[in-house]
Amino acid sequence: MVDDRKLDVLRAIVEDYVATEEPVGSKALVERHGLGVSPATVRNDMAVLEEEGYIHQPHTSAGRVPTDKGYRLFVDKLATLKPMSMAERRAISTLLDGAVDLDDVVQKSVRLLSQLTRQVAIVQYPTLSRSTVRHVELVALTPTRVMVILILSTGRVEQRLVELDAPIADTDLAELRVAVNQATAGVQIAAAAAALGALPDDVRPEQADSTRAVVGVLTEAMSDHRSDERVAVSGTANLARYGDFDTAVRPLLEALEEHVVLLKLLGESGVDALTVRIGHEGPYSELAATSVVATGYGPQELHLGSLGVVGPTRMDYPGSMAAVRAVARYVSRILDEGNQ
Amino acid sequence: MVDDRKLDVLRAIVEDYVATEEPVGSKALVERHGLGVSPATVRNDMAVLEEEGYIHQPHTSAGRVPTDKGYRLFVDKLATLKPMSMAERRAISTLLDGAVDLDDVVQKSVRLLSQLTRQVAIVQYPTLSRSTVRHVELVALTPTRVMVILILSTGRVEQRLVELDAPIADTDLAELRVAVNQATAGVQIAAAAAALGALPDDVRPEQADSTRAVVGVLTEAMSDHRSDERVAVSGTANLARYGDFDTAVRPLLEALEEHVVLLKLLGESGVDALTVRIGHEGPYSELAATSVVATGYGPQELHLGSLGVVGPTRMDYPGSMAAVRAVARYVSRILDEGNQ
DNA sequence: CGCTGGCACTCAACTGACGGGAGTGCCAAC
DNA sequence: GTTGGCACTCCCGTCAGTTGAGTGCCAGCG
Repeated sequence: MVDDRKLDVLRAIVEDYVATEEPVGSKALVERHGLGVSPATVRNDMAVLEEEGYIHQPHTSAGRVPTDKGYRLFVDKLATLKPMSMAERRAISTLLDGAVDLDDVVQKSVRLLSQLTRQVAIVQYPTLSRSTVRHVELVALTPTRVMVILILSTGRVEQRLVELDAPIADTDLAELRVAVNQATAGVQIAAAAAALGALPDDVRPEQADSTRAVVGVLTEAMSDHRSDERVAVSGTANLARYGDFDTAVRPLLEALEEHVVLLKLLGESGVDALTVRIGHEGPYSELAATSVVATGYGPQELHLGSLGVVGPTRMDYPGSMAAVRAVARYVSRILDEGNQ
Repeated sequence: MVDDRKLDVLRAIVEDYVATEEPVGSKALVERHGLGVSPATVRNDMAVLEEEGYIHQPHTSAGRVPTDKGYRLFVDKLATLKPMSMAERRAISTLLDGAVDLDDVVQKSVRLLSQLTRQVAIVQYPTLSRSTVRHVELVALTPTRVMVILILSTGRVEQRLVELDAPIADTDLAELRVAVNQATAGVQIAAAAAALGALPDDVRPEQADSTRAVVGVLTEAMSDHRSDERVAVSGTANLARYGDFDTAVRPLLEALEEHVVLLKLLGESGVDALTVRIGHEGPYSELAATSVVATGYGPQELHLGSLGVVGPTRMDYPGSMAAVRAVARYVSRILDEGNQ
């Protein structure tokens, strides 16, 4: 049976262990937290908590360490988000308001998040798939080389170069530009790609070839999910603070190289809610010693991507959760503004 | 006096130490390399090499370790570049030929370089300043919001949003587009920014305001050296292979977060030549245990940026040098092709 | 019935002693 | 100039002894 005081004890254990990185014993516990009971009582409670699987003893006559299950209970029941300080809020908003384009927003947020949490931060670039086409621009660099520029509602800009078999007149290009934009402007990207498919049949026959070329590149760019897989990472150096290099740091460093892995870590967080994945709860057994705090972001209810932090299971959950949520909100707001 | 055989001994010491990560003794040396002399002779040579400062003994009765000065001599006099294998060459060219845009080229090269060298690789994005303007495009998203797109010869695309005080007609915008492109197309970016300055005075008075707004944003984008500071990093996980965490790995991890620091590391390599900076030769005392192998890249003689690898002084110099040079050549070629 | 102080017990971590081994420097001989 | 021999140095792993933090259990108390 786990009553209120035992929960208090668990909370104290988690907090102390996160702070000291060392197994925590009954005596130190009552000293550092005003629990109002004797060490012996705490020991009894700890015995129960251990039996229930919330804490664990590295060896007899050592202090206790929270298990994944213990962290889980801590996060679910005990953690109240640390409110962000006024200074932090201001830092977030001034930094992000100064961002000039999408890349800049992403870079700055990931950096910010890593500094706020002193963890490794990950921000996924907004996915193409959920965004709409704002504009398509065609620029003739030479008569047979056209640069196709695709501007999306999220602020993302994709450009591709098209080589034409035959030169194209400026007026024809203008016509094509109008046609393409009519077909796609404001349309969700998947639908836009579909709409473009019919285009070559609708133009004058002598234009069909060039249209086909442009449309081909454009649909390719639209359905290119390569950019969906892009993430920004920052704060790797924070890993240096952690002790057990082989169990905690090395596997994480390796995972950070694999952006696909990162996306899976972030992505499984489902949609928009702030989620915490602790140790073995995640999809990779090598990362059994690392936790993920992540959330989706995007204007209103639209989920454009995810961001979060990863670190050893022994991390400051309340602080990380608050920072992740705060940054996600600001990023969402910025993306929304750019979209008006 | 340092004769040929002593140089051989030094080479052998460097190679063995790089391979084994342990101080190397006279006996092991003659066994692993066919030096044709006895350990005792090698010991005499080592005593001289130590006196001259090329190698160093961690403590009496330990093997020898190369000093920075020793590595320097090794690189200058002894290292012949390991030729890339056919498979490696093919891997480089197929990977980089598949790149779709500038971002992609940079990302792929940095990844490639880290895999080839098993080190941390760094690639600087091509600087704006040396490139010329290929095209400027103005797109009216709404009558008072114009997206300005700046396309540079390197393939870089910058976009900015301009809010106008008054609506602008499509015909006026077209006129402005022509004027801007006439002033800047093919011109080096610094000169282009200057040329734009005069533009507001040359247009019809009622257009001056909107022109000023567009030109302002454009010159800002051109003189924005923020993007000059962008670098891509890959292969951090390779650091995990190295032993001495505190001296070698941690400072480097921290430096990797500071892109400015990285640029300085790469950048001081001067212009185009393949340069090797060993330990204390670099600008940062905290990075006394790390070396940099870097080179410039860019089509023909034009220096657009630098790329290279960083790692502990105990690294495979010949291999790294060869890989860095090979990747730089391929990147240069790709950039050149895109530019025709 | 739950809390508490006391007490014996356990076990990692530190300490110091010790021997093995790799490596050196020096010297006499070739 | 090179080599084999030899005494010497010093790191490193091992082992026993000690310390101390922390536990589990139990009897007593409110």
